[in-house]
Amino acid sequence: MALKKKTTQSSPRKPLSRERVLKAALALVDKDGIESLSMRNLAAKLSVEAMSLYKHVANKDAVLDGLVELILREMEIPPVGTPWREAMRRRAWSVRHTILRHPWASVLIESRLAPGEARLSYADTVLSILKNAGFATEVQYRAFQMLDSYVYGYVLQEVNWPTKESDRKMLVVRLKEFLHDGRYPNLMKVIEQASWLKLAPGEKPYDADFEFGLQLILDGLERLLPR
Amino acid sequence: MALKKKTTQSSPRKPLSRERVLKAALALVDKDGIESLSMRNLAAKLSVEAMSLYKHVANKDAVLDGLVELILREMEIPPVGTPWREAMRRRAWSVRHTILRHPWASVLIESRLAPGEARLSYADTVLSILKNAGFATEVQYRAFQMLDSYVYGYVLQEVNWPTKESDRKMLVVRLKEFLHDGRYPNLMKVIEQASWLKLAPGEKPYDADFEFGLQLILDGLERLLPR
DNA sequence: CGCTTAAGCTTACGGTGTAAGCCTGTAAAG
DNA sequence: CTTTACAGGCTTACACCGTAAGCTTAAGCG
Repeated sequence: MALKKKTTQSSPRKPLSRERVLKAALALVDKDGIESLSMRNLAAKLSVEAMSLYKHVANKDAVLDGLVELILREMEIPPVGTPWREAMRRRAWSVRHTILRHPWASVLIESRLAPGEARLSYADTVLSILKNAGFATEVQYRAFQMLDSYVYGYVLQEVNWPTKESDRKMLVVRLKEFLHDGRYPNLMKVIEQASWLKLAPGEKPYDADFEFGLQLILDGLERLLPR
Repeated sequence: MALKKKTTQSSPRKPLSRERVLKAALALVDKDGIESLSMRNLAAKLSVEAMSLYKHVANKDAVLDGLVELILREMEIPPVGTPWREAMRRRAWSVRHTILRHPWASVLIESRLAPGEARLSYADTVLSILKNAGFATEVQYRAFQMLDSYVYGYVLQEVNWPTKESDRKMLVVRLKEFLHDGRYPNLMKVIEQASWLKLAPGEKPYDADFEFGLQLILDGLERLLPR
């Protein structure tokens, strides 16, 4: 019965580790939001005292760095052979989906530069795909940067938008009565026609708007290809 | 001598006010960074106790909202008659410069939706300019959103990049020795040729890269104009 | 003058990150 | 087998945070 010797069997007590700490942090933050991540809370989740965490993690900032690293690893890096347009598109959607799965991560990721292995390796892969596609060296860098800017910028806003259809309709109603006297008529008209108010069946709210900008950028990049 | 009556003349003691609190907060944050903004710190800056602030401001979150509002007001809104390309470009650069002037603001602005009068009025103006330019209604919304995504996304990264030339060179050196064994060759090559390493006299570091993406987007939008 | 009331102050509470040091079970060394 | 070292947990403590509750003072007004 006893795996090794005694283990007192009262409680399994798996030993702590950086890995386990970060996993628990991720679970905690996904469930209760980033503002509920405190060293004491996190420790409690692991049935341990706060200061014990410091044996496996330098400080809270290191926990945040670890979280970012976990999230970055969730993002798909298309294999090197992939045609550049498809590769860029898949990457963009993967970033977006990953962040929407962990909305708290949006601010975190960009606020700490922390290159980190994941980011470097990602950058190198993307650049190699662009190079193979025939882009000039300085265009590779800029295309990479530009796509990331757009994607992160878009998603950063998106995480604050209403996800439930009822909330979306309510927002329009409230805006309408706020602007009852015809202030901001352009804004009003545009909102009424916003694509996220009339979704095709099965369509998710802000997908189309995201894709629009993405394709516009990819089109623009394609024109920069020699010939 | 006495302006009104007594004033005890020992200390002028201008009365507190929401306005004064926010101005002081802005000054504090610009000087010592966002992490040094605490109610006690802020109060001290005004020669006052922390709890006194709450007579003019609901709570710390309201202070942050106020800061965002101040920053948004610093951004230029081109007048309605402006040709659309110039208007969009000026707006983009104004956003970028404003945020670079207050780097702490980048995270703050996007993290709190808080439409706020400034944002609404800005949106309406931009949309009207796009409408007058002849863009279809649903394109107006998307063009607006896309530009903002790109600009905020770009600047959000930029605030973390090295500003001093020496730091920039050092970064390349450190990266080089980190990748000594030829890992990530594409990354290495691209970095060596990055535009911010060979600046024309008077040129600021990341201007060209920003403009590149901006023009690419504007070009793409222009193609969407009927005819 | 006296009253009302707003503006500033004091105190206090429950939270935070983390420095310093203790305690104990396990594993290596003799 | 015994002794020792130490890793991995715990306890205590400190300085700071946002802010609730209530007190004090000063200004404005009849």
